[in-house]
Amino acid sequence: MRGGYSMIDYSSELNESQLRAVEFFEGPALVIAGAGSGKTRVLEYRAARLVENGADPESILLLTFTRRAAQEMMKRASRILDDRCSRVAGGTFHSFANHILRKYAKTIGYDPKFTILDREDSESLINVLRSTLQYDVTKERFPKKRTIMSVISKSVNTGKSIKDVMDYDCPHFVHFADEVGHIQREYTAYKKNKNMMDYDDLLVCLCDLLRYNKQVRRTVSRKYRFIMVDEFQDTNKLQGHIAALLASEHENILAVGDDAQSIYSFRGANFRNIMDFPEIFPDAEIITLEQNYRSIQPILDFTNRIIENAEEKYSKELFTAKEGGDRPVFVAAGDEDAQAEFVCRTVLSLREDDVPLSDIAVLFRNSFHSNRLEVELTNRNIPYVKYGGFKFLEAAHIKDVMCFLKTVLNVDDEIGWRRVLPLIPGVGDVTAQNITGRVSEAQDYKGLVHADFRGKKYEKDLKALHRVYSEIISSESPVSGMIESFIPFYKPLLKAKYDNYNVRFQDINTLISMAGNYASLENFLTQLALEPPEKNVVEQADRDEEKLVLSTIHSAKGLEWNTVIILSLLEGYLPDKRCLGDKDEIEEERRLFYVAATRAKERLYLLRPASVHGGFSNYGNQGFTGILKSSRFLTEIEDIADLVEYQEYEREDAGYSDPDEGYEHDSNEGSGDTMGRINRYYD
DNA sequence: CTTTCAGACCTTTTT
DNA sequence: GGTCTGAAAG
Repeated sequence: MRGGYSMIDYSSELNESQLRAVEFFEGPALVIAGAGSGKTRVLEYRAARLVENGADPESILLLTFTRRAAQEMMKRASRILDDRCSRVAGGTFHSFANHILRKYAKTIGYDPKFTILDREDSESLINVLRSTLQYDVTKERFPKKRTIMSVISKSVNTGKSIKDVMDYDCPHFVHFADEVGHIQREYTAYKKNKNMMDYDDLLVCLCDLLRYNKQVRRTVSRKYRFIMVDEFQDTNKLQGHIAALLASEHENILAVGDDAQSIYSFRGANFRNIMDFPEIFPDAEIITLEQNYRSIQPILDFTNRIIENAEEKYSKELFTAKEGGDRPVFVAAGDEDAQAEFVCRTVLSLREDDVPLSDIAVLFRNSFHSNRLEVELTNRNIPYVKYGGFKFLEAAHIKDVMCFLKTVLNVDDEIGWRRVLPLIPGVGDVTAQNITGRVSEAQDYKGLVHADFRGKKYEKDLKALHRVYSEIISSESPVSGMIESFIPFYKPLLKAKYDNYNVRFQDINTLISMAGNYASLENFLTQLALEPPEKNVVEQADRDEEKLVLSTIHSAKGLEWNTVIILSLLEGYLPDKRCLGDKDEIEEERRLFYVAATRAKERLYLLRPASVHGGFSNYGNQGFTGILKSSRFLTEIEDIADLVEYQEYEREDAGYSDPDEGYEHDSNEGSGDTMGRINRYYD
């Protein structure tokens, strides 16, 4: 296929390198795209261009990091060309795997109705196996379910052995490598037996399917004639394999990524994957995008400097045509409350200057870092949405309902039963296991009212629960109806367990309304597992109102705002305290900071509270005030004093007896001592 | 034998 | 807020 006559003047919309990528139709290509260099633009225009050239939209596959990203891009591609672009196949590796595997499940020994385990499901299964194998009664402390799960997952995603992963991630447990391996084998067998897949299985099974089944590989590869992979630096080995297999028939694959923005190694991603691309595809065309269209020069000067200090050197130095503008502002705030207050004031004053709230983002390393700010925002009635951190589905009460639904879908869902049954007073782990056994034996809900349980104090509750299932089966209710049938049983238990049961009950209503869109329970559960909704986004129904964005840096990936405010630039916060001991992890933290700072178009605020309460904890052990150093990512920049403007901020209504006290050091004239201040401030 | 409850300790980041 | 442990209560 060659570029023919076009209705759209691509050359005026794109720069030379971008155009080269967009018009690269045949063969493998790797686009190394710096932050803000318009890589999504390239993908959008390329999709449009391919369709315009006569490619069937459904033969174009766009693999992205989140589903939202794929949808956004297709929407914009449709705007560039026309509606045909909305038919482009797109989604995450996981959702694509789900799609293909439902079709070919049988060829790999699965039933097409397999269920998907989310992380918590997987962990509780691990826990069940851990106690079945009696590893929970070892003399020595045995790794917890979370640790076991992450070791197994990392081993699967990176192709390393359990022992090697443990050697690196948790050397203090490495002598349990055999036991963990044993758990993994049991875990794998169990899932296969019960027709379940966890997130990793989706990738593994797809990879195996394509690798070992020539027929399927051909069919699939021929269907998707043009493959584009976004955020290639955050793919892992397994995903790299899948991409290569998908392209095996035609090699029309275009991968886009930035080695300087790799921030997902904790889930097995390796930015060196991007370097391996030319090895898999020796003839790959390499295109580099270095012109930044997002940020003003002073911001770019600063962000270039962050990444310059990386151990591994990167191939790009970004430049922009956006001259002028203010330098990033470093703000030394008295404490976290002052920091929060500064954010509120800044946000409000920006809004006075016509910067909409939704064009301002507050970014932070860990979800809980914004806790204080959230209180302050609520007090001042500043609306916000928060991305990252806890998901809606992770709330205990939502999990309860979800597990109930799993048992409705499948009488034999042990994980579901193990959560639903102990809700009943007097039923603990052991009794739950017995009841589950009876249900499994009968392959019917009547196992709940087995003779064994006659006369027990929980008999009545089991009967009530049994009636709930009977009602659902006889009425063929939609998903929302199933949840409604569960409520009379569940509500009293919820009420007994939590003081704030009212708030929690609201969530269940939200879940009911979400379920309203699904006719099939199976689809509902699959969708929620593949695309878990954000907690706060779900809670706030009034979505039209303009809102300030709060986000973890990880969730801010790929996005941009007029103004970006980065919280708590402290050693222990960013870099996170868990990463301090490891060189590679520090490097990843640096890239994280780079990603955060490069989100800003016009204004960048770098906040640094002098003291923090409660150390690093988010679990309420307040009362202790800690002093931490400024983040090394700031202090290591030698000419930082030239790159940023220095400000101090003390809380205004903190009740100082001397109103001037907070401004004792105040001098905003940007003296040569700025660097010293950033370095030494309160430490 | 099972459940429950108090207290210690802790989870980054996400499909 | 959750998870895990040990020990008291049922």
